[in-house]
Amino acid sequence: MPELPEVETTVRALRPFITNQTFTEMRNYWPRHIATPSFDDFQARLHGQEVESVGRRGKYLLFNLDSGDVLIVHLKMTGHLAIVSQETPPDKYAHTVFGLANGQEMRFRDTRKFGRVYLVADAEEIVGKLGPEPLSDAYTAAVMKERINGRWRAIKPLLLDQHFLAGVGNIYADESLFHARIHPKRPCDTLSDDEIGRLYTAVRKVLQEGIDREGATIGTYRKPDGQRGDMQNALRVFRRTGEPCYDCGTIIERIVLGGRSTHFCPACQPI
DNA sequence: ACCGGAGCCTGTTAGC
DNA sequence: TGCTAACAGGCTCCGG
Repeated sequence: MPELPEVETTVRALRPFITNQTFTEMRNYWPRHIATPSFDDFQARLHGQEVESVGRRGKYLLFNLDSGDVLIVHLKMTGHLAIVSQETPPDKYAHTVFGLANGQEMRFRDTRKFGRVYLVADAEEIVGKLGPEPLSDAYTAAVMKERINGRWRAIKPLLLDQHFLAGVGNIYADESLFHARIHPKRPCDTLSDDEIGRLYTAVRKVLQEGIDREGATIGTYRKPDGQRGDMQNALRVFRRTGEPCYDCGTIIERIVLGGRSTHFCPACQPI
């Protein structure tokens, strides 16, 4: 579910409620949620630590703690984080719960159980191999071009590769390629400089719009407060199979690429 | 380097 | 209405 805009929305919503709060006891009902260290070590080490700041790298949430440790959460497909009162009735899908000294708790709800939490001394242990942040000043069209250079595979699976670029998932990959007017199967080494420039602009535009609209609620994604995002109303091709293209009226098609559903307009995005 | 397939999980939706 | 199969926003591992 959550891609960069959904994770960023989650970070921004949690920030005022978690910053300067202190973790107390932690509960876990699904052991595989705990990636590292062991639950006993995790719980003992986290207890008493204060959150100094909250950030994001790719699709990972980073809670920077006063000891220098970092609590890292990946929401994967169905993860959801919320801060609620301890009095809030239990939730059968809140498999990991972080107690806070102010009487509230941060609940990691995750129906499909793919999510993971990490507690490390250096975030680089977990996020160190990610590609660049697409919205950072350092990420320019020249950087994208240089990182595409020498590859020949289809452009869409490359966009989904977190080592190539951090944070783009299935929704924003399809939307970016539509805006750039590039067919998802186009081999990287056939892209012109102009096309790479369009793709660069499209990726940043679509991700920024996703943040501005606080994420896309298509399936289960909700903001931490349970409200829907608004980006689903601005999607041009994603999950619009069989419907007319807003720009030219041609029917949107769906193919499977790299094992993922891929949506595009065959007229606007010719092969 | 790249591709396809399986696996991790459970809920929802499409189709008969 | 009821059952079944397909499908889901992520990612890793394996063999070819």
